[in-house]
Amino acid sequence: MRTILEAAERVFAANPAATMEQVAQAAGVARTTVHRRFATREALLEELTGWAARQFAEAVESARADTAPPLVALYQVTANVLRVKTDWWFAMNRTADDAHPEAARVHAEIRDDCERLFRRAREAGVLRADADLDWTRRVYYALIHEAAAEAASAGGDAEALATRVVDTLLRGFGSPTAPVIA
Amino acid sequence: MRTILEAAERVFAANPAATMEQVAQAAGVARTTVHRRFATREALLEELTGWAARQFAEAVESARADTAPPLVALYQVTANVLRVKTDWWFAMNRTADDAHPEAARVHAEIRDDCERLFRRAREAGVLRADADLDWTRRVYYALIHEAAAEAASAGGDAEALATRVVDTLLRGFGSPTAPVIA
DNA sequence: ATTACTCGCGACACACTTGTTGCAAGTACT
DNA sequence: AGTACTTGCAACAAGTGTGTCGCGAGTAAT
Repeated sequence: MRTILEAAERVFAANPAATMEQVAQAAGVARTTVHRRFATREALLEELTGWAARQFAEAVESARADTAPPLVALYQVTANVLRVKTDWWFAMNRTADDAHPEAARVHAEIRDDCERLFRRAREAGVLRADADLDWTRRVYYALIHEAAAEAASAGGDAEALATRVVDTLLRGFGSPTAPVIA
Repeated sequence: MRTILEAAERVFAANPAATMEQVAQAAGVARTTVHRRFATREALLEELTGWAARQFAEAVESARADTAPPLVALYQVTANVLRVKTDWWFAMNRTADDAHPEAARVHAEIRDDCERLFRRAREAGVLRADADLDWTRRVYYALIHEAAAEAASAGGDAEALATRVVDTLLRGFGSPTAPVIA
């Protein structure tokens, strides 16, 4: 059952339109066995997103984002999430297309955590005072997404990638000597 | 025919697994009429990606990325691409899953253009000397992706979004007063 | 050995999508 | 009016994925 979920993750990551047959084959079981655990394909998908959401929540929670200094928390959260996201790439990218109340709730809570963290970071002077926190969060998500993609293909440990993500988020790529906006 | 492509774009953007029936309905024609223009579903997808690739190439080309000053070129390219990408969201995100040689070639050329532009920017001091150009490019793509998503949902003109993308790419969100990496 | 449980396998019905064809109606052009 | 072209419509065949069922084999516990 855990085996099936992991197989489903692998298969769907490679091809979101994969069939139950392919999932079963990847799990090393018969298709009917998959149906024994998950009545419908939809149920399998739901269980997958629920599982990933729980892993996601745990990754964020264990980073103590609310108590640690903002910069430390940011780094910890990033590293933890990257570790989970490289293994549950497909399931964790299923946020928009949900009729899954639990996963939606979890994602919303994490979103709030993220916003709180950014607010603290701004007050601590880590983020600029004029930073648009919503745009900041979306860029942060996108950076994690990109870093996880690299980890999934080229490898690389979560710590190093997290460092790069945080560094990019805070400094960007521009030279500090050359002012920018026209 | 143009009508069908535009309808397909809209429908597939909402649901990549949409059927020919749904596309036809969105285009206001019968399903058989769609098949008259595009023999198979695959042919429709190919035409869509080819069309988007051409729009993409034109958007980049018209920005004169090779001759204008790096910062100006970066801004121009960003704005132009954003304009196209808000209208051809689905088709332009079909880069990986290609057996489409023309589109793959176009995307590869644009990738080279982007790399050249970044190289010039680095030599001009716009980008830091130690910037990893590949990671820079991927972040840049991700920022455009995110900005286009916002434009598609919340609106907002391409110029303002381009400014924000370039600003984020170069400066990030961190305060210049607080040094960052532990 | 008997019982209970799980799994693989083959089979089936069902629904859906795709792609094709023939025919009738409509429109534009001469 | 006549011709050429396009479209909608209905119907069809074929393939594919889904979900269900029953049977037989294998395994573990009593």
